[in-house]
Amino acid sequence: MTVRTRFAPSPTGYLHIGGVRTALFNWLLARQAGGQFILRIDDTDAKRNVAEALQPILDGFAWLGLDWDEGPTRDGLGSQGPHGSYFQSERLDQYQAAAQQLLDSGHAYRDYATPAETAAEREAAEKEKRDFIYSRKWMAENDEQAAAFEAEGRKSVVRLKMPREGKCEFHDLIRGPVSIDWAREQDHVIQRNDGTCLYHLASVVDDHDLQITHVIRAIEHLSNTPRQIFIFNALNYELPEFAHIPFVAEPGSKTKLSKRKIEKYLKNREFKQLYNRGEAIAKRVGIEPDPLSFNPVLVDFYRETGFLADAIVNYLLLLGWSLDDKTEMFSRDEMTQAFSLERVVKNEASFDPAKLAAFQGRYMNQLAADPKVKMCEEFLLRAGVIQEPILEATQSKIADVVNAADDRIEMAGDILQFEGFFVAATDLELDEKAFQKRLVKPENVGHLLAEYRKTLAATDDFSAPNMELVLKTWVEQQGIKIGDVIHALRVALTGKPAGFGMFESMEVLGKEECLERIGAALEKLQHAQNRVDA
RNA sequence: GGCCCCUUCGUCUAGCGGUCUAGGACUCCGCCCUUUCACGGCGGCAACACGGGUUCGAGUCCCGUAGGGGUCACCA
Repeated sequence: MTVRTRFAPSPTGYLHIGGVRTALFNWLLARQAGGQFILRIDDTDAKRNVAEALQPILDGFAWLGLDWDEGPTRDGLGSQGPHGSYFQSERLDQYQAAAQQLLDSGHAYRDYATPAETAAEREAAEKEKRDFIYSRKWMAENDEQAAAFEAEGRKSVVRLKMPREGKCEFHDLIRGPVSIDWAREQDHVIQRNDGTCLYHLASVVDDHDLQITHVIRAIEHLSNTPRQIFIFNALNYELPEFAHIPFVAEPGSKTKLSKRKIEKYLKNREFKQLYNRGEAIAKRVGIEPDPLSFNPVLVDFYRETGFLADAIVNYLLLLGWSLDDKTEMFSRDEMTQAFSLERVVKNEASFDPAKLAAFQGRYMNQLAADPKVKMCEEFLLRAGVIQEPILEATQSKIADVVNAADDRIEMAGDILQFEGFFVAATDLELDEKAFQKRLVKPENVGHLLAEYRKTLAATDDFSAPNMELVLKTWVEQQGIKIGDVIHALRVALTGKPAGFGMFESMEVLGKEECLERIGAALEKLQHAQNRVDA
């Protein structure tokens, strides 16, 4: 039997990092067994813009490389696969047929209670501190009863007629043997009066129709399992395997990670730090950094800031699963090989933004020069630092900067920290604090820079090694230390107090640009000093 | 509240009765490297929730307690 797993997102408009982790485990199990991974759209709640709300989710899966064998088409407008539609909203006929079958076999009944009446029973039970079990007072077991209720003007829903004694026992691939009292279960509604069907019914029917062999989902579904097993059995469907994985918890907590509590997470230092970095990049590339729709809980955040999909997947893999006490880096093939449900840890795992960033750093360092340059180029373009068509000179400068920046570019968007290399000398903004500290404050640095500039003007070889030689020689002649001038030089050339190697910076800039920038800085210094004198 | 689940450094985890004075990774803190910032190297802080058993021996098995969490819909 070929392994078939599924992930069933609701079209909500964004892809949650915890959901991706669940999807990843499903994907891994299917790929490992050479089976199929299926995407099914849980839109029983039928909202208008399903396609629109689905798109970001499909984009996320595609970007992460979690390819699906069957499910919606890439554009979210249709379905692809041998089982008809993969949208629950388009499978109502099947659900209704199943509901009818359940009714016919006595596993379900028409219930004519009004919502107010069931609510009243529920409240009464609560008041008496006993478990609520529906009285079935408005249950119609045959057509006569139904007709009588209808004569009163009542409307019906279809409820499951659940067992009220004994236990539902099943084996969970992660939790082991599970035993839950049937009496805990309610007579769940599976079909509304308007004919639409609810999740549990739809889910079971779909899992059967799609021949799902392993249902891997978050632990919060564990308590739903008995009623689903009841439906599987009542319909004579073969039971799939169940595996309930723990959920992803908030940073530094064991509460389920939620996309609604971003304000709270922002109080977490590491979460905040990651968010701030992303926000800075987002602003530059024209994304409105609304914490509700753009934050480290959502996959989009990572794509938009220049993360590598592999880094995220690798991090997520290790969130609740491990191979041993040392292996951390897994290629897709390696993780596909190594993954096993047996080694999924049973307790919930907190999302750790800092560790995710650390994985990103490692993956970025391993990335070949070409794709890295390509990624960075895109950010420069989107931020308007460079324009299309990209000149050959610009192209090679990007490569030079990326190469020199080395691991300082952790996410591709970090390239924007080096945008100063791409602007004209006159447009270069000098960091005010650094300017004060390195140029205004030190005695005589202006004079030194002016002198040094003369030396540079007489130099033609601007390669980094030569720049180093020239500066060192010059410094020696002046009888000063390199530190006496190099900081001012950095600010003058790059506008920033920190960055990659000074000599590499000079090489990237080239002679003309270096002279101009030093000149411009000197001029600015002059103004500043005049102001002080006056 | 009922029911169910979980519990090793701040975080992710290794550990499946003796090799545990508990190992790795991230974070944090030192030091080194160094023109800055990063990287890197070296080092450090830091955990078996508690109490009873079982056993020659318990982080590892059992039972309680505590804490945390999930779930109790005409949501998914």
